[in-house]
Amino acid sequence: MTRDLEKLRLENILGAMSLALVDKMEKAFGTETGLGPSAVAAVIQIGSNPGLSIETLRRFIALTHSATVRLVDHLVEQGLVLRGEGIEGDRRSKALRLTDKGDDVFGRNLAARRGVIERAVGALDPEETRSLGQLVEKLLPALVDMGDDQNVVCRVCDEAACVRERCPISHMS
Amino acid sequence: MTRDLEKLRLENILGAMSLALVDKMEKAFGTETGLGPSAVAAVIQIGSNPGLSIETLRRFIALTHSATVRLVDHLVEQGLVLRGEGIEGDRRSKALRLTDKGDDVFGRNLAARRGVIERAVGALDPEETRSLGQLVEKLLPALVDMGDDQNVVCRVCDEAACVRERCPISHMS
DNA sequence: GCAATCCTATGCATGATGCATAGTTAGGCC
DNA sequence: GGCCTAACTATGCATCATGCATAGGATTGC
Repeated sequence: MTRDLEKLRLENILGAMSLALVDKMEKAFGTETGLGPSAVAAVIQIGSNPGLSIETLRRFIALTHSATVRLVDHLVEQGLVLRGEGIEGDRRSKALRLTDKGDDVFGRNLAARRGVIERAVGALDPEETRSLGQLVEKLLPALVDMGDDQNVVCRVCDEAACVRERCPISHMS
Repeated sequence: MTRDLEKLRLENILGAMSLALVDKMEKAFGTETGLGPSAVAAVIQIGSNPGLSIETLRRFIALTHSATVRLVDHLVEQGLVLRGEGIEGDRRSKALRLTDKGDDVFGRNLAARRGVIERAVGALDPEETRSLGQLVEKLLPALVDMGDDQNVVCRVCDEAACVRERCPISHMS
Protein backbone atom coordinates (compact mmCIF):
# COMPACT_ATOMS: atom_id res chain seq x y z
CA MET A 1 0.00 0.00 0.00
CA THR A 2 2.75 2.38 0.93
CA ARG A 3 4.39 0.95 -2.14
CA ASP A 4 1.43 1.92 -4.28
CA LEU A 5 1.29 5.39 -2.87
CA GLU A 6 4.96 5.80 -3.53
CA LYS A 7 4.45 4.65 -7.09
CA LEU A 8 1.67 7.17 -7.55
CA ARG A 9 3.88 9.87 -6.20
CA LEU A 10 6.70 9.09 -8.58
CA GLU A 11 4.35 8.94 -11.53
CA ASN A 12 2.93 12.27 -10.56
CA ILE A 13 6.36 13.80 -10.41
CA LEU A 14 7.21 12.36 -13.80
CA GLY A 15 4.17 14.09 -15.21
CA ALA A 16 5.09 17.36 -13.55
CA MET A 17 8.65 17.12 -14.79
CA SER A 18 7.55 16.52 -18.36
CA LEU A 19 5.16 19.42 -18.26
CA ALA A 20 7.82 21.68 -16.80
CA LEU A 21 10.30 20.66 -19.43
CA VAL A 22 7.87 21.29 -22.28
CA ASP A 23 6.83 24.62 -20.77
CA LYS A 24 10.42 25.69 -20.55
CA MET A 25 11.18 24.62 -24.07
CA GLU A 26 8.27 26.54 -25.49
CA LYS A 27 9.16 29.56 -23.46
CA ALA A 28 12.75 29.33 -24.66
CA PHE A 29 11.58 29.10 -28.27
CA GLY A 30 9.50 32.20 -27.79
CA THR A 31 12.20 34.32 -26.22
CA GLU A 32 14.89 33.08 -28.56
CA THR A 33 13.09 33.38 -31.89
CA GLY A 34 9.64 34.73 -31.18
CA LEU A 35 7.95 31.76 -32.79
CA GLY A 36 5.13 29.70 -31.38
CA PRO A 37 5.22 25.93 -30.94
CA SER A 38 3.77 25.06 -34.33
CA ALA A 39 6.03 27.48 -36.16
CA VAL A 40 9.06 26.09 -34.37
CA ALA A 41 8.07 22.55 -35.24
CA ALA A 42 7.64 23.59 -38.87
CA VAL A 43 11.04 25.26 -39.05
CA ILE A 44 12.73 22.30 -37.42
CA GLN A 45 11.06 19.81 -39.72
CA ILE A 46 11.80 21.80 -42.84
CA GLY A 47 15.36 22.22 -41.68
CA SER A 48 15.73 18.55 -40.95
CA ASN A 49 14.01 17.39 -44.13
CA PRO A 50 14.62 20.05 -46.75
CA GLY A 51 12.46 19.82 -49.81
CA LEU A 52 9.49 18.22 -48.14
CA SER A 53 5.95 19.09 -49.22
CA ILE A 54 3.28 20.87 -47.24
CA GLU A 55 1.32 17.66 -47.03
CA THR A 56 4.25 15.80 -45.52
CA LEU A 57 5.01 18.64 -43.17
CA ARG A 58 1.39 18.65 -42.09
CA ARG A 59 1.72 15.09 -40.82
CA PHE A 60 4.91 15.79 -38.92
CA ILE A 61 3.50 18.73 -37.05
CA ALA A 62 -0.05 17.42 -36.62
CA LEU A 63 -1.99 20.26 -38.17
CA THR A 64 -4.74 20.50 -40.75
CA HIS A 65 -3.66 21.16 -44.25
CA SER A 66 -5.16 24.63 -44.23
CA ALA A 67 -3.47 25.53 -40.99
CA THR A 68 -0.17 24.35 -42.41
CA VAL A 69 -0.63 26.47 -45.51
CA ARG A 70 -1.27 29.55 -43.37
CA LEU A 71 1.68 28.73 -41.18
CA VAL A 72 3.99 28.37 -44.18
CA ASP A 73 2.60 31.60 -45.64
CA HIS A 74 3.58 33.31 -42.46
CA LEU A 75 7.05 31.80 -42.38
CA VAL A 76 7.58 32.84 -45.99
CA GLU A 77 6.51 36.39 -45.16
CA GLN A 78 9.02 36.41 -42.35
CA GLY A 79 11.71 35.37 -44.76
CA LEU A 80 12.40 32.06 -43.06
CA VAL A 81 11.08 29.64 -45.66
CA LEU A 82 11.05 29.36 -49.44
CA ARG A 83 8.47 27.59 -51.52
CA GLY A 84 10.62 26.03 -54.21
CA GLU A 85 9.66 24.28 -57.37
CA GLY A 86 7.68 21.06 -57.55
CA ILE A 87 9.13 17.97 -55.98
CA GLU A 88 10.62 15.72 -58.65
CA GLY A 89 8.93 17.71 -61.35
CA ASP A 90 5.53 17.30 -59.78
CA ARG A 91 4.13 20.78 -60.07
CA ARG A 92 1.38 20.16 -57.59
CA SER A 93 3.80 20.09 -54.71
CA LYS A 94 6.18 22.81 -53.63
CA ALA A 95 9.51 21.85 -52.13
CA LEU A 96 9.91 23.73 -48.87
CA ARG A 97 13.35 24.94 -47.83
CA LEU A 98 14.81 27.27 -45.26
CA THR A 99 16.40 30.54 -46.21
CA ASP A 100 19.71 31.43 -44.60
CA LYS A 101 17.77 33.37 -42.04
CA GLY A 102 15.52 30.38 -41.52
CA ASP A 103 18.52 28.18 -41.06
CA ASP A 104 19.78 30.50 -38.38
CA VAL A 105 16.44 30.33 -36.58
CA PHE A 106 16.48 26.57 -36.98
CA GLY A 107 19.83 26.36 -35.21
CA ARG A 108 18.87 28.78 -32.50
CA ASN A 109 15.72 26.86 -31.71
CA LEU A 110 17.56 23.59 -31.39
CA ALA A 111 20.18 25.25 -29.24
CA ALA A 112 17.52 26.72 -26.99
CA ARG A 113 15.90 23.33 -26.60
CA ARG A 114 19.23 21.72 -25.84
CA GLY A 115 19.97 24.40 -23.29
CA VAL A 116 16.78 23.78 -21.39
CA ILE A 117 17.32 20.05 -21.23
CA GLU A 118 20.98 20.37 -20.35
CA ARG A 119 20.12 22.65 -17.54
CA ALA A 120 17.79 20.07 -16.08
CA VAL A 121 20.10 17.12 -16.62
CA GLY A 122 22.92 19.17 -15.17
CA ALA A 123 21.59 18.32 -11.73
CA LEU A 124 22.65 14.70 -12.27
CA ASP A 125 26.11 13.24 -12.27
CA PRO A 126 27.31 11.37 -15.38
CA GLU A 127 26.39 7.99 -13.98
CA GLU A 128 22.86 9.11 -13.16
CA THR A 129 22.54 10.74 -16.54
CA ARG A 130 23.39 7.53 -18.28
CA SER A 131 20.99 5.65 -16.09
CA LEU A 132 18.20 8.11 -16.83
CA GLY A 133 18.90 7.79 -20.51
CA GLN A 134 18.50 4.05 -20.44
CA LEU A 135 15.25 4.24 -18.56
CA VAL A 136 13.78 6.89 -20.82
CA GLU A 137 14.84 4.95 -23.85
CA LYS A 138 13.00 1.94 -22.58
CA LEU A 139 9.95 3.90 -21.64
CA LEU A 140 9.49 6.01 -24.73
CA PRO A 141 8.19 3.32 -27.09
CA ALA A 142 5.40 2.50 -24.66
CA LEU A 143 4.18 6.06 -25.12
CA VAL A 144 4.02 6.13 -28.86
CA ASP A 145 1.17 4.63 -30.79
CA MET A 146 1.62 3.10 -34.14
CA GLY A 147 0.53 5.41 -36.90
CA ASP A 148 0.98 9.01 -37.77
CA ASP A 149 2.01 10.24 -34.41
CA GLN A 150 5.25 8.35 -34.50
CA ASN A 151 6.63 11.28 -36.40
CA VAL A 152 4.76 13.86 -34.43
CA VAL A 153 6.69 12.94 -31.31
CA CYS A 154 9.88 13.93 -33.10
CA ARG A 155 8.57 17.25 -34.32
CA VAL A 156 11.13 19.29 -32.40
CA CYS A 157 13.84 16.67 -32.14
CA ASP A 158 17.44 17.42 -32.90
CA GLU A 159 17.98 14.88 -35.61
CA ALA A 160 21.71 15.47 -35.51
CA ALA A 161 21.65 14.00 -32.03
CA CYS A 162 19.36 11.16 -32.99
CA VAL A 163 20.96 7.93 -34.11
CA ARG A 164 18.28 6.51 -36.29
CA GLU A 165 19.08 2.88 -35.69
CA ARG A 166 18.91 3.47 -31.98
CA CYS A 167 15.92 5.75 -31.88
CA PRO A 168 13.23 4.04 -29.85
CA ILE A 169 10.70 5.28 -32.34
CA SER A 170 10.86 3.48 -35.61
CA HIS A 171 11.05 6.02 -38.37
CA MET A 172 9.56 4.27 -41.29
CA SER A 173 8.99 5.30 -44.87
CA MET B 1 33.61 12.73 -27.86
CA THR B 2 31.54 9.64 -28.32
CA ARG B 3 30.58 10.31 -24.75
CA ASP B 4 29.33 13.77 -25.64
CA LEU B 5 27.37 12.51 -28.57
CA GLU B 6 25.80 9.89 -26.39
CA LYS B 7 24.87 12.54 -23.86
CA LEU B 8 23.27 14.64 -26.57
CA ARG B 9 21.35 11.64 -27.74
CA LEU B 10 19.97 10.89 -24.30
CA GLU B 11 19.03 14.49 -23.73
CA ASN B 12 17.24 14.55 -27.03
CA ILE B 13 15.28 11.45 -26.11
CA LEU B 14 14.36 12.98 -22.77
CA GLY B 15 12.93 15.95 -24.61
CA ALA B 16 11.02 13.72 -26.99
CA MET B 17 9.66 11.64 -24.15
CA SER B 18 8.44 14.69 -22.26
CA LEU B 19 6.75 16.08 -25.32
CA ALA B 20 5.12 12.75 -26.05
CA LEU B 21 3.88 12.46 -22.50
CA VAL B 22 2.40 15.95 -22.49
CA ASP B 23 0.82 15.39 -25.90
CA LYS B 24 -0.78 12.20 -24.68
CA MET B 25 -2.04 13.81 -21.51
CA GLU B 26 -3.65 16.66 -23.37
CA LYS B 27 -5.17 14.30 -25.86
CA ALA B 28 -6.50 12.16 -23.02
CA PHE B 29 -8.03 15.21 -21.37
CA GLY B 30 -9.73 16.11 -24.61
CA THR B 31 -11.21 12.72 -25.29
CA GLU B 32 -12.17 12.11 -21.68
CA THR B 33 -13.81 15.43 -20.85
CA GLY B 34 -13.65 17.58 -23.97
CA LEU B 35 -11.77 20.32 -22.18
CA GLY B 36 -8.66 22.10 -23.39
CA PRO B 37 -5.43 22.37 -21.42
CA SER B 38 -6.25 25.62 -19.65
CA ALA B 39 -9.73 24.48 -18.71
CA VAL B 40 -8.37 21.24 -17.33
CA ALA B 41 -5.78 23.10 -15.29
CA ALA B 42 -8.50 25.37 -13.94
CA VAL B 43 -10.74 22.49 -12.94
CA ILE B 44 -7.89 20.66 -11.28
CA GLN B 45 -6.77 23.71 -9.38
CA ILE B 46 -10.26 24.62 -8.24
CA GLY B 47 -10.81 21.02 -7.23
CA SER B 48 -7.55 20.88 -5.33
CA ASN B 49 -7.95 24.28 -3.70
CA PRO B 50 -11.67 24.88 -3.32
CA GLY B 51 -12.64 28.44 -2.53
CA LEU B 52 -9.75 30.10 -4.24
CA SER B 53 -10.18 33.42 -6.04
CA ILE B 54 -9.90 34.15 -9.73
CA GLU B 55 -6.75 36.10 -9.07
CA THR B 56 -5.12 33.18 -7.30
CA LEU B 57 -6.27 30.76 -9.95
CA ARG B 58 -4.83 33.04 -12.58
CA ARG B 59 -1.36 32.60 -11.13
CA PHE B 60 -1.66 28.84 -10.91
CA ILE B 61 -2.64 28.43 -14.51
CA ALA B 62 -0.51 31.22 -15.96
CA LEU B 63 -3.16 33.24 -17.74
CA THR B 64 -4.12 36.89 -17.82
CA HIS B 65 -6.84 37.95 -15.50
CA SER B 66 -9.24 38.57 -18.34
CA ALA B 67 -8.57 35.21 -19.89
CA THR B 68 -9.20 33.58 -16.55
CA VAL B 69 -12.49 35.41 -16.13
CA ARG B 70 -13.63 34.19 -19.55
CA LEU B 71 -12.47 30.69 -18.80
CA VAL B 72 -14.38 30.61 -15.53
CA ASP B 73 -17.44 32.07 -17.26
CA HIS B 74 -17.29 29.18 -19.64
CA LEU B 75 -16.87 26.58 -16.91
CA VAL B 76 -19.81 28.07 -15.04
CA GLU B 77 -21.94 27.89 -18.18
CA GLN B 78 -21.01 24.25 -18.52
CA GLY B 79 -22.13 23.65 -14.98
CA LEU B 80 -18.74 22.65 -13.71
CA VAL B 81 -17.91 25.59 -11.47
CA LEU B 82 -19.74 27.84 -9.05
CA ARG B 83 -18.86 31.39 -8.17
CA GLY B 84 -19.57 31.50 -4.48
CA GLU B 85 -19.65 34.37 -2.07
CA GLY B 86 -16.70 36.52 -1.16
CA ILE B 87 -13.70 34.96 0.48
CA GLU B 88 -13.62 35.65 4.20
CA GLY B 89 -16.23 38.32 3.84
CA ASP B 90 -14.28 40.15 1.19
CA ARG B 91 -16.94 40.86 -1.34
CA ARG B 92 -14.54 41.75 -4.08
CA SER B 93 -13.46 38.16 -4.49
CA LYS B 94 -15.62 35.19 -5.42
CA ALA B 95 -14.82 31.82 -3.95
CA LEU B 96 -14.65 29.30 -6.77
CA ARG B 97 -15.86 25.76 -6.21
CA LEU B 98 -16.67 22.73 -8.30
CA THR B 99 -20.21 21.48 -8.73
CA ASP B 100 -20.81 17.75 -8.42
CA LYS B 101 -20.49 17.54 -12.15
CA GLY B 102 -17.28 19.51 -11.96
CA ASP B 103 -15.97 17.18 -9.33
CA ASP B 104 -16.66 14.27 -11.59
CA VAL B 105 -14.75 15.94 -14.40
CA PHE B 106 -11.96 16.73 -11.98
CA GLY B 107 -11.62 13.07 -11.09
CA ARG B 108 -11.84 11.88 -14.67
CA ASN B 109 -9.12 14.25 -15.74
CA LEU B 110 -6.77 13.11 -13.02
CA ALA B 111 -7.54 9.50 -13.84
CA ALA B 112 -6.84 10.10 -17.51
CA ARG B 113 -3.53 11.69 -16.65
CA ARG B 114 -2.62 8.85 -14.36
CA GLY B 115 -3.55 6.35 -17.05
CA VAL B 116 -1.22 7.92 -19.58
CA ILE B 117 1.70 7.98 -17.20
CA GLU B 118 1.05 4.48 -15.90
CA ARG B 119 0.98 3.18 -19.40
CA ALA B 120 4.41 4.62 -20.04
CA VAL B 121 5.92 3.55 -16.75
CA GLY B 122 4.41 0.13 -17.25
CA ALA B 123 7.30 -0.65 -19.56
CA LEU B 124 9.64 -0.62 -16.56
CA ASP B 125 9.98 -3.18 -13.80
CA PRO B 126 9.51 -2.03 -10.18
CA GLU B 127 13.20 -1.56 -9.58
CA GLU B 128 13.57 0.61 -12.65
CA THR B 129 10.49 2.55 -11.75
CA ARG B 130 11.90 3.40 -8.38
CA SER B 131 15.18 4.36 -9.93
CA LEU B 132 13.47 6.62 -12.44
CA GLY B 133 11.53 8.24 -9.65
CA GLN B 134 14.66 9.12 -7.75
CA LEU B 135 16.31 10.61 -10.80
CA VAL B 136 13.30 12.67 -11.77
CA GLU B 137 12.93 13.89 -8.24
CA LYS B 138 16.50 15.09 -8.26
CA LEU B 139 16.15 16.68 -11.66
CA LEU B 140 12.87 18.52 -11.27
CA PRO B 141 14.06 21.34 -9.00
CA ALA B 142 16.71 22.28 -11.52
CA LEU B 143 13.92 22.97 -13.98
CA VAL B 144 11.82 25.24 -11.88
CA ASP B 145 12.60 28.88 -11.54
CA MET B 146 11.95 30.72 -8.40
CA GLY B 147 8.87 32.85 -8.64
CA ASP B 148 5.38 32.46 -9.94
CA ASP B 149 5.96 29.48 -12.09
CA GLN B 150 6.66 27.24 -9.14
CA ASN B 151 2.96 26.71 -8.89
CA VAL B 152 2.40 26.65 -12.60
CA VAL B 153 4.41 23.46 -12.87
CA CYS B 154 1.86 21.78 -10.63
CA ARG B 155 -1.15 22.99 -12.54
CA VAL B 156 -2.34 19.51 -13.46
CA CYS B 157 -0.75 17.61 -10.61
CA ASP B 158 -2.62 15.06 -8.61
CA GLU B 159 -2.22 16.58 -5.20
CA ALA B 160 -3.54 13.47 -3.55
CA ALA B 161 -0.43 11.72 -4.82
CA CYS B 162 1.84 14.57 -3.86
CA VAL B 163 3.44 14.45 -0.45
CA ARG B 164 4.02 18.11 0.20
CA GLU B 165 7.05 17.71 2.38
CA ARG B 166 8.68 15.59 -0.26
CA CYS B 167 7.61 17.55 -3.29
CA PRO B 168 10.74 18.82 -5.01
CA ILE B 169 8.97 22.06 -5.62
CA SER B 170 8.54 24.15 -2.55
CA HIS B 171 4.97 25.23 -2.34
CA MET B 172 5.05 28.41 -0.47
CA SER B 173 2.32 30.78 0.55
C1' DG C 1 -13.67 60.29 4.70
C1' DC C 2 -10.50 60.11 1.08
C1' DA C 3 -6.85 57.99 -1.59
C1' DA C 4 -4.40 54.03 -2.89
C1' DT C 5 -4.87 49.30 -3.73
C1' DC C 6 -6.93 45.08 -5.11
C1' DC C 7 -10.35 42.16 -7.25
C1' DT C 8 -13.67 41.39 -10.79
C1' DA C 9 -15.68 42.24 -15.24
C1' DT C 10 -16.07 43.75 -20.13
C1' DG C 11 -15.08 45.87 -24.92
C1' DC C 12 -11.99 45.29 -28.46
C1' DA C 13 -8.41 43.18 -31.19
C1' DT C 14 -5.53 39.43 -32.68
C1' DG C 15 -3.67 34.98 -33.75
C1' DA C 16 -4.13 30.09 -34.41
C1' DT C 17 -6.82 26.74 -36.08
C1' DG C 18 -10.60 23.80 -38.32
C1' DC C 19 -14.22 23.02 -41.93
C1' DA C 20 -15.80 23.43 -46.45
C1' DT C 21 -14.66 24.38 -50.94
C1' DA C 22 -12.14 25.31 -55.20
C1' DG C 23 -8.28 25.24 -58.43
C1' DT C 24 -4.38 22.64 -60.47
C1' DT C 25 -1.66 18.64 -61.71
C1' DA C 26 -0.75 13.64 -62.29
C1' DG C 27 -1.81 9.05 -63.55
C1' DG C 28 -4.54 5.31 -65.05
C1' DC C 29 -8.10 3.45 -68.04
C1' DC C 30 -11.00 3.35 -72.01
C1' DG D 1 -6.35 11.25 -77.25
C1' DG D 2 -9.98 11.99 -73.67
C1' DC D 3 -11.80 11.43 -69.22
C1' DC D 4 -12.22 10.26 -64.37
C1' DT D 5 -10.17 9.93 -59.95
C1' DA D 6 -6.81 11.06 -56.73
C1' DA D 7 -3.47 14.15 -54.67
C1' DC D 8 -1.61 18.61 -53.49
C1' DT D 9 -2.20 23.44 -52.79
C1' DA D 10 -4.85 27.49 -51.69
C1' DT D 11 -8.64 30.40 -49.79
C1' DG D 12 -13.20 32.07 -47.60
C1' DC D 13 -15.47 31.74 -43.43
C1' DA D 14 -16.14 30.82 -38.60
C1' DT D 15 -14.63 29.91 -33.97
C1' DC D 16 -11.96 29.83 -29.89
C1' DA D 17 -8.40 31.24 -26.74
C1' DT D 18 -6.03 34.90 -25.30
C1' DG D 19 -4.03 39.64 -24.31
C1' DC D 20 -4.50 44.78 -23.69
C1' DA D 21 -6.92 48.60 -22.05
C1' DT D 22 -10.39 50.19 -19.25
C1' DA D 23 -14.06 50.51 -15.81
C1' DG D 24 -16.54 49.56 -11.59
C1' DG D 25 -16.93 47.95 -6.84
C1' DA D 26 -14.72 46.75 -2.21
C1' DT D 27 -11.07 47.12 1.29
C1' DT D 28 -7.65 49.34 3.94
C1' DG D 29 -4.84 52.74 5.87
C1' DC D 30 -3.98 57.44 6.92
